[in-house]
Amino acid sequence: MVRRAASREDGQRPTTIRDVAAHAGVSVATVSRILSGTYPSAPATRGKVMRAVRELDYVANANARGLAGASSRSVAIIVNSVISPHYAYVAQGVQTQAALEGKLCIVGTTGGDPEREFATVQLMRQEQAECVILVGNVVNDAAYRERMGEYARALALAGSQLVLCGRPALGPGVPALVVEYDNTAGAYAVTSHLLSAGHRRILFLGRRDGYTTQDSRVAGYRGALADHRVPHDPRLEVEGTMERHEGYRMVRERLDAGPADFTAIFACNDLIAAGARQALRERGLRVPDDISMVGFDDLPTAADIELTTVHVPHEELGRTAVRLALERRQDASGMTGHLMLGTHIIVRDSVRPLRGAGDPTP
Amino acid sequence: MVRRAASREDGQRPTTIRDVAAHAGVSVATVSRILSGTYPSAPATRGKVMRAVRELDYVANANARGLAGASSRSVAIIVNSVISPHYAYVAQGVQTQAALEGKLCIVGTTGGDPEREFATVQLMRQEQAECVILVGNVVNDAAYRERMGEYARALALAGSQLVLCGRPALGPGVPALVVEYDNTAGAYAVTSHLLSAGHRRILFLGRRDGYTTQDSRVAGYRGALADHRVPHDPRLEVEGTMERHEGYRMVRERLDAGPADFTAIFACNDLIAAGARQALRERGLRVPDDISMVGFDDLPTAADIELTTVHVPHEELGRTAVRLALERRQDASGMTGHLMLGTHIIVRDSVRPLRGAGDPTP
DNA sequence: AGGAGGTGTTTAAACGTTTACATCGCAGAT
DNA sequence: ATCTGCGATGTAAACGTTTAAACACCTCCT
Repeated sequence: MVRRAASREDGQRPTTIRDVAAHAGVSVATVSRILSGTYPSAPATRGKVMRAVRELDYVANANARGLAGASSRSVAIIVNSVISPHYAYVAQGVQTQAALEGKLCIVGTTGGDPEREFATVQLMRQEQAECVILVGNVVNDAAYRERMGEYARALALAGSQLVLCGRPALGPGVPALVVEYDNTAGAYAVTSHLLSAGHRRILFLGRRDGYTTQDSRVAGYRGALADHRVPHDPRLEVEGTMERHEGYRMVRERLDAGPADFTAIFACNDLIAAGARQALRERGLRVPDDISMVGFDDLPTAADIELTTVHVPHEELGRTAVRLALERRQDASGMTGHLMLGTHIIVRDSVRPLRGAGDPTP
Repeated sequence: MVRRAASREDGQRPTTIRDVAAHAGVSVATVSRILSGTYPSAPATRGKVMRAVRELDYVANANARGLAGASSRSVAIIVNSVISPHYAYVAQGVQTQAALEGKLCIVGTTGGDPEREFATVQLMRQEQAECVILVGNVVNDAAYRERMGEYARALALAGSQLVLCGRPALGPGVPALVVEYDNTAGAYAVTSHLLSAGHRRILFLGRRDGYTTQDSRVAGYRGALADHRVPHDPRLEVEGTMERHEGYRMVRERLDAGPADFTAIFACNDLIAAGARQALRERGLRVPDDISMVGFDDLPTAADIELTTVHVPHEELGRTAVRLALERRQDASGMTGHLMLGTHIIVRDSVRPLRGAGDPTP
């Protein structure tokens, strides 16, 4: 009691379960049991305890609770950035489902840096998170998979569960859940949409080799071209990241280099599309009158600019990740699993048939 | 040791500081000291311990650490929703600054429901958060202030700190920090901008009495009208929440009721503006050719639709909230304080002088 | 030679819960 | 009247850290 007396002389200390017990005239065990609810108790005692709790304004100490082995812990989500709408939606889904299951949600951001991602996963392991949800685009080479695989095992050992959300699996035998959506199919669909309108020279904005999301989308783009027997011109694939200003830059640089050598644009996501559209307008080009355009993600911005795009079930992705992780932990049936959610095209007003096109959908 | 043996038979248990100590041949105290870094130690011992940590892949248990009284804890942020861009930006700021200070960030959402907000604050108190940041729009009546004031006191007692971010103070004597931005001045500026262009009938979209943000903005709007000697017509103030679809609804209903009786629109935020713009377009009205429009918040959507708006330092708001809270806690100088950040108008292409207007800025 | 003053390390007492096990009444069966 | 069984409560041992206080050792001074 030495330390307590010393450290408490300055002011009041927060009420503990002991204070409640004393105030209610019962033992701490009884208070604990009544508060956790999962135990029979006499109504009279229950009333006394509840009154004491109210009168003392007691709230339990989550640290102590966690330490002593109470099950309910927290759900961790790790994203590149919170302001990118796609991540925001997934985070919203995670947070909603977590709240529903009575857990709270802790968030980490990486800025897209794998090193920070690793560090954040460690942090979440410290924090005893019940599951760790890793969201989105990342460079996914062998070294990364190997290392993240080890982290997954370490988490499993600590009773936690790694979930990959919107990115491919790490490899066989790695104890991680995967909740994906179909990037390639979406990109295929929306590229076909352009091709059916007669477009042949379609600029792809936002290629970035090695990054999972962008690789899958460029694959869908190429697949559609191939199936429509349109020769693949690598010069039409412009490299860039998935931000608005990159879309602006890519189109700007392209138009600075010479007149438009394309009739349509496939933007790797809607943000790029928005930026690209602005650059086009500054050069007097209108969407869809002069240039057709499609995007990906179906963010609110797409509605603003009347953009035909691919709908992604962002929020469902997040909710499913949490739900799956928690139910897997309950029955402890193997800790791997793979779920692929569907995507579908949303047609708005950003594509016009190419004048004099010969091939309006066979 | 009974429980341990029983509960551990199924598999390996996570490594504890004791394992590390044993493996390195020192005591747990030494390991703890070396890991926390804030203590002298012999390089040889340090090496042994670090090697043991690496070999065993040890990470400390945050619950135990928190219980035992280590200082570094977490920062809590409570917002209406994560997908609303304004909140997302503030959250990003909070998360950034928290990471910078070596703390992690736990997020709660309320969906705008005061009851859920209270519950979430309690949750954060349980979690021993170092500070609790409450963000944004809320109905701020006497009952609310009274109750939240008590929560603030409870937090203070537990060594935590309540921060109100982007909303007004609770009252004198309540131990809470306030970090605001100037809603009224911003609304005044942007309304004046419309008035200077000759507009007299300005539709205000998104009035909602009792809600802090909306009240301040409508006050700025009215103030500007008064100063320009334009009679105030309550029929021009349309009620609604601050979402995109509400902007759409409000304009839609207005135009359904009869021809436009306004020449300009002040949307309470950019999301409303985006929705309103869409409704206008569906009725063949163009911004700015037919109707002038201004918004508030300077979200990315505003750039897309070329909207003149008020810039709000969202991220700085979040960063400042964290910074202030943590430094206040250090020197423990009174736990109240008030900071007002500035806003400024961003002129884009959504306002045209009114034809035949007599008053093009004196 | 006998401290004094540093280092570096260990010992052990907290921190605030949960929960296995022990205990205590008390009703109903024998 | 005694035993059985059960429901309600109490006792005390964890949980994995931090940290004050004690301790051991070494060097330097007088």
